[in-house]
Amino acid sequence: MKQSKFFTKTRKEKIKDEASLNADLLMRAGFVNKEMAGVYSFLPMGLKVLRKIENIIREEMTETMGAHEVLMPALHPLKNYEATGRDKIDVLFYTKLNSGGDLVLGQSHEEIVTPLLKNFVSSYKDLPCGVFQVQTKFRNELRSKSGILRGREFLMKDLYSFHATQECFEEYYEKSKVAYHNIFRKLGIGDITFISFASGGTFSKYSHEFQTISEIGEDEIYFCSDCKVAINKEIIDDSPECPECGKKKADLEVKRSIEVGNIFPLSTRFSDSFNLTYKDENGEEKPVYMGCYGIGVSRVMGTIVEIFADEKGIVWPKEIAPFHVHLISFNKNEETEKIYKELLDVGVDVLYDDRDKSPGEKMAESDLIGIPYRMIVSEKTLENKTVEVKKRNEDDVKFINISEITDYVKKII
RNA sequence: CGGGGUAUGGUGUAAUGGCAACACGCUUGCUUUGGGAGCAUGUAUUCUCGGUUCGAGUCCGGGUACCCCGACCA
Repeated sequence: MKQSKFFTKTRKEKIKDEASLNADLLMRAGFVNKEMAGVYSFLPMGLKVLRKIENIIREEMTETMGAHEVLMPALHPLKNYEATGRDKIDVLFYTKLNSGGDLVLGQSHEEIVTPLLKNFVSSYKDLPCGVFQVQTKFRNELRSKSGILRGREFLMKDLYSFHATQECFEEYYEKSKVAYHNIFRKLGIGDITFISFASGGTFSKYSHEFQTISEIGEDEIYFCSDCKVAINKEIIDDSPECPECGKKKADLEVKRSIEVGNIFPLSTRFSDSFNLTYKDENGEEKPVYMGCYGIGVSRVMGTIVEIFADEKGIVWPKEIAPFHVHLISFNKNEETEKIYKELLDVGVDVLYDDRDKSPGEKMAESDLIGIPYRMIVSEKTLENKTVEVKKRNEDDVKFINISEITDYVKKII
């Protein structure tokens, strides 16, 4: 991709009235645009990052969880919420059909997926079953905050599982923990993201969250550094010790964290509301056990910006970076163009800054955008038939012979 | 939803109640090319409704939007 073809631009001034680091950097670098409080457009590079995060999640959902991807609607009939008693929860956006029906915008999809599965599940032979989607959620937050970490409209992966027995559910639930750990590891935040015991809210006695340690997080957790598990502050008084080793509350580390994922046992809470049942081997009708499993895709993106950014800008982990390499020409476009094509030919996702701008501006902008590898072609490097290579998160530079570039990039991507 | 703050060209800021200014950006031209270049040129601004006043960006009231703290948060 040539930067001269971009319709977005970077800004060097801090965004006015924006204390949130992720919002400031993502807007200045041209990844997102704020339309109103808590509502963002994702611009080409922002969308690329979002898609890469999605794909890492999708792969685990499909392969580890054996789940099937669907896309459910954002418009939901209010009567489904009346059936579950959730028609008055305060994050709901209400709207109406012109013909008179009452609707809400989807904030989660239990009220859709449960009746949906009712059309297909009737026998124990139809179970277990997992369906997931990556979809926009709407929550009428009284106050959105922290940039894309807490919006009124955001992208979420939600998986729902259906089982004949509690035991079958539990097995799947345990598998989801493995899948989630895999996902956060692949996203580059595995070593600071921990499973955390939390309340089950209105659904059940307990649930689990995946909390990424960060000072800007809204949550407070009691962390056991031996077992790498935590307890959310909201339930610490009910269970004041590490569930793994029994270490007491006073010996646990209190940390702030961002909830990037959560998993809930739903038991028969929703299958009861919609009468989702199956017939067992004896022809007896029984309720379906359910679980739900969420990951905030856009929130993960914001979290990664917060965690890795430095004073110059964003630092993307290579797994989700919008491009592998940022190729920059210091007014040596003919020579750089050849290198650009060569990189494209071997499958490198490269952003090429071919614009007529000063070196300082190009480098400052490159740091702001945060692509993992920067390659500079200048008069200086061409004298020695090299390009200068620098990693975004390291200070030292090295010079690679132009003839060896292809081999070099194959190793790094 | 309670509390606090802010609103001026595209962006960031300035302006005792008295001619709305500066920088960046953008246009055009020339120069420049290793850390957001230089000269010249053109361009564009007081959130909204009302009030006070000879006169309001500035004071007062309503509204709206945005930011922050808290509450809330399947």
